[in-house]
Amino acid sequence: MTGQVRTVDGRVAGRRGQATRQKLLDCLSEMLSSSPYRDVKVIDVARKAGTSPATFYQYFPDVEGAVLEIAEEMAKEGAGLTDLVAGRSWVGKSGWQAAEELVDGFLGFWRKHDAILRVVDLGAAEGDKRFYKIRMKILNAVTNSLTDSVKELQSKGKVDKDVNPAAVAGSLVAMLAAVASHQKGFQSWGVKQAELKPNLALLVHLGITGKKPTK
Amino acid sequence: MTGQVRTVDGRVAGRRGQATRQKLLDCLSEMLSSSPYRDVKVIDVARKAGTSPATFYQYFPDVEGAVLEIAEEMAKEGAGLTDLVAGRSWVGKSGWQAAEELVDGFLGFWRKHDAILRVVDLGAAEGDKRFYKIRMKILNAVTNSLTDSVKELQSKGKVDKDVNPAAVAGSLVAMLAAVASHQKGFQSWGVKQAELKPNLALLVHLGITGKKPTK
DNA sequence: ACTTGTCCTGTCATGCCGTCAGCTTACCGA
DNA sequence: TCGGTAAGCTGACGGCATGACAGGACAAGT
Repeated sequence: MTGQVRTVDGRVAGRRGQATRQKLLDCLSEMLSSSPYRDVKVIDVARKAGTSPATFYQYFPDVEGAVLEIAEEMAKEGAGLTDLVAGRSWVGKSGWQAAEELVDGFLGFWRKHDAILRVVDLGAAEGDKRFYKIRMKILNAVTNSLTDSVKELQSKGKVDKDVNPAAVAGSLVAMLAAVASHQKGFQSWGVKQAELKPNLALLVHLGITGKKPTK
Repeated sequence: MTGQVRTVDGRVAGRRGQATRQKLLDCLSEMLSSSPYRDVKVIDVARKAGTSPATFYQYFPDVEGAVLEIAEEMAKEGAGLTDLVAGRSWVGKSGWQAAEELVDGFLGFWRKHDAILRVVDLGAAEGDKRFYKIRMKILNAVTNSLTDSVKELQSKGKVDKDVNPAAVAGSLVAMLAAVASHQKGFQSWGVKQAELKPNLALLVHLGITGKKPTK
């Protein structure tokens, strides 16, 4: 790995360069939160950062390229999500606790990065491998751990043999991601934030263990 | 409801006008399937339809406006999804069958309209109420029916009192939608299409009834 | 053929894109 | 202190998409 930050035309970026680069990324992040992805223009980002469009193009090939940078950064943070699942027990009361903390941590993360995540989601759904890989990186952190948990329960005979651990884990994680993306949507069904979490935890617990939790 | 198709400037569209309008919508649909939403330009759609950009603007305010038309059309078809759930029994073998058919029907629908649905999803996630309403219209068809099913089971004492039917139903539907959007993603976890469906059905059945299915 | 209303397009001003040459700034060795 | 060199930034420009308009082409009825 180089670790060297480079401009589009190959120069290495110094202290000042990295600062403006970061400022552009920050402004882009803000714009993604406040306006539709389709309407985010290079000129707006540049203006917001107090610089010129030409400067933007010195550091990024286009808006998409810059978005990928932000997403990459977030993916690193997302690796920490593993801790929500790794090495947890899914039996008895600690199982319920594990489910609750997973839901809580996951929703929190998604909420914090919702603007960039919905763009990543779109890119992945459109088949762009770069976005797709980033999405995987984040979800794998949780999915792989969950898959292992199911496999373990399966080897002990506590979960049916015909369950595909990866399919179940992946589906549950997809559910968490989807619900997090559309949290507002549940309000129109009369479901409040606070009510949502325990019900999600219930579904996760049911999916992993096949049994109702003991609270 | 008017039912009258109108141009942007208020004229009523005749036979020929409606034809070109529809052609524009079809071409836009195709473009959405083949290129990123962000890169779909009016001029490309017009070119593909063998007409001029000015014609496009006669029928739609912008790309987004046209997308909404397509989405609205799809939402009508989506109302038929209700049949996948309404009036089904969730006990015994028929419960498993209900789960399987729901998964199958839902994934099929999502797959058929994946291009437009991911744009709707994006718009909804970005907080655009128009997209949001369309998404609701489709999901409500299933969610409401599922909610009723859970309520019924609850009233018979077969499901715990502290379960929120709407939250569970909404979460399960969100899961189905998310998995459908990222079906390719599961392949990288070594999960094949055919394996995915029964596992999803299992999760749905578990979520609705709280019990493992009897196949 | 004439009229009427629908339908389409050429054209234009405006604004964003993406690139380049050239200017300014910071760093560094002599 | 003084160039020299590379980093950093921007004005300006051709190219393209946008969105509006007026006017021409077309179909249908008289």
